[in-house]
Amino acid sequence: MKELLREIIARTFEQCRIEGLLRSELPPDFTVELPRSRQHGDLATNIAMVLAKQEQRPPREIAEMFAGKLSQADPCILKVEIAGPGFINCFIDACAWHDVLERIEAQADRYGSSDSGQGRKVMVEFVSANPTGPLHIGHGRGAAVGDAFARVLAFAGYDVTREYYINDVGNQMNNLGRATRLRYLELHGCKGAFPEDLYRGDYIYDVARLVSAQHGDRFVHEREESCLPFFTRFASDTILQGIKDDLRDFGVEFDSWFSERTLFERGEVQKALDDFRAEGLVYEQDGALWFAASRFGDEKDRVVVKEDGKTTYFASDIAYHRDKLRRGFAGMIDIWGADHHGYIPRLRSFLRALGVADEAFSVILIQMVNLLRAGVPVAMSTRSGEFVTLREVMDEVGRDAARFSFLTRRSDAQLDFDLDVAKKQSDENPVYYVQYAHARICSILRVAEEKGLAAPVFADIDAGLLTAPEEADLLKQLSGFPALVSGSARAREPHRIAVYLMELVGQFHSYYTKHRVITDDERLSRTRMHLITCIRTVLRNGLAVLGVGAPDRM
RNA sequence: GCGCCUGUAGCUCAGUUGGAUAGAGCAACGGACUUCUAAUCCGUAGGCCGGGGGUUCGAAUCCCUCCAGGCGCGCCA
Repeated sequence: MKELLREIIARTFEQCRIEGLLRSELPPDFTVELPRSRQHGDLATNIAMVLAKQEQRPPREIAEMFAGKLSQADPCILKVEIAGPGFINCFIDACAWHDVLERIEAQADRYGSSDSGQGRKVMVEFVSANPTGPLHIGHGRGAAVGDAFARVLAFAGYDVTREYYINDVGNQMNNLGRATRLRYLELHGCKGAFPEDLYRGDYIYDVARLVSAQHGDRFVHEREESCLPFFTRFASDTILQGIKDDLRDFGVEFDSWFSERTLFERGEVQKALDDFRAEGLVYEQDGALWFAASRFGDEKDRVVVKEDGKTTYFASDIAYHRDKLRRGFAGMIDIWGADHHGYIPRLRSFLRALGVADEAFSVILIQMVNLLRAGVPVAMSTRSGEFVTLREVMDEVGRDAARFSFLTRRSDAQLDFDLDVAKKQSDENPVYYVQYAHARICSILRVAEEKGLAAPVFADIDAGLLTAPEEADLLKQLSGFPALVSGSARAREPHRIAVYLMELVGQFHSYYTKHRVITDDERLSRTRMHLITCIRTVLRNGLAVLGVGAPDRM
């Protein structure tokens, strides 16, 4: 409907130009929106105010003239009013909104999808936590946002691949191996000093016990140098498997798991550096090899090969993102913890050096999660092993509640996550507010079926019976869903879906208490049943995009 | 010192990419279940949108500046 009015306005505009009433071009930035207040009509446009400057006339004067033309432009425009500084408020024939019911019925679980992504191939890379320990609550937030965002993109017509980048080489890996070996020796009665900088979490004992169970004491007398690769590999494989299990149970699926180690095995890191050398993008200084990042917007140049001959993390990331490009991704969206934000200019500088457009690469930063219990902060420290894992949060508050809490907030704002609040099955918890509406609709339809009222189809209903203002509002809200999804994709803000759903169910619950769906009037009943069925479809689609369940009863 | 993020009701947060009288939920108070699920609804109260300048028809939103909190600023990952 919005789009339709835009077209009518554009048409009217041309008419005015032909008649010499307007001189300027059609401004591209005029808007058509749903006003907050019903007094302001069904749709409003600001075109007169936008035009005021170009035309050098007062906005209200333009509005008077334009509104007169607009009111004649299309039969579905019943009335046009001018208000405030120059808004043109349009009152639209109610039947103009009815076809949304037909569209929802026809598209069903595809309603809300669009081709605004035009099949562009994009990668969402997220979580990508080092396999040195279990996922914690912060990773959970990144997982929920990344997963939901990937679904939003897919729904909005992008060709999406979700990938987890595994940092399985480097110093941290060595530390993991050493820690595991020491715990293993400890289990076999050889307790030695345990360095401060190694991983102290209890999960290391779990890994060590697994080594013992599978290999007995065969490593007890072996020197560290010879068995360290084994311990490192064993521990990271075991922990990665745990991460995969956690993510699966959290409802997060990946299309691929990309190992940093394979970049080295295939010589990709070396190849990238050789190419840079050939193009004069790197130089040697102080015994190290530097990438000329400052030539591409970073604040200084960056080391890619250290004095000791080892490559840096940045070098791997260069090879990794080159690989993404080679795989044909027109869009790369990386989801990082906000503490890595300083790294963005570095990566962007390298992409610019390759001639990649800035729009092709973007980062969604996930801010910190402050974990609370009954309002009191819970101490978190990865190294000491004192942290609350994602698994524990899932077990305690439930998957849906946890995901929804993460997805109702913008990801670039810090988040207080109170375990006691999140676990309450009450009105303090918005996830149940939304799910309850879905269950309630299912319940109504069950009762209707018991009374012999079959599920209605659009052809059999009389949408003209939907005369209540609450019904008109619901139809408008439902019709805005596809634009919301594509807007959410474009703005990279998956939380908009959750906010929208809360608004929708607020309207529904309110409607429910004021109007009965099942009445003595069978035609009316069928019509309202169709309306709530459509609401249910949108709830299902919206919740599916968020990866949150839609229970039939609660 | 420099950079990024945040600052909106007592608390947790939205605010449709500059629009009309700034909205929800919780907490507080008062109401609504013989009728499709009360995990719900209706009402009351609660605000110099951190402060100050600017841009314009119009600013919570954009620019500058200051204040407060968080996070970064490695030949760590």
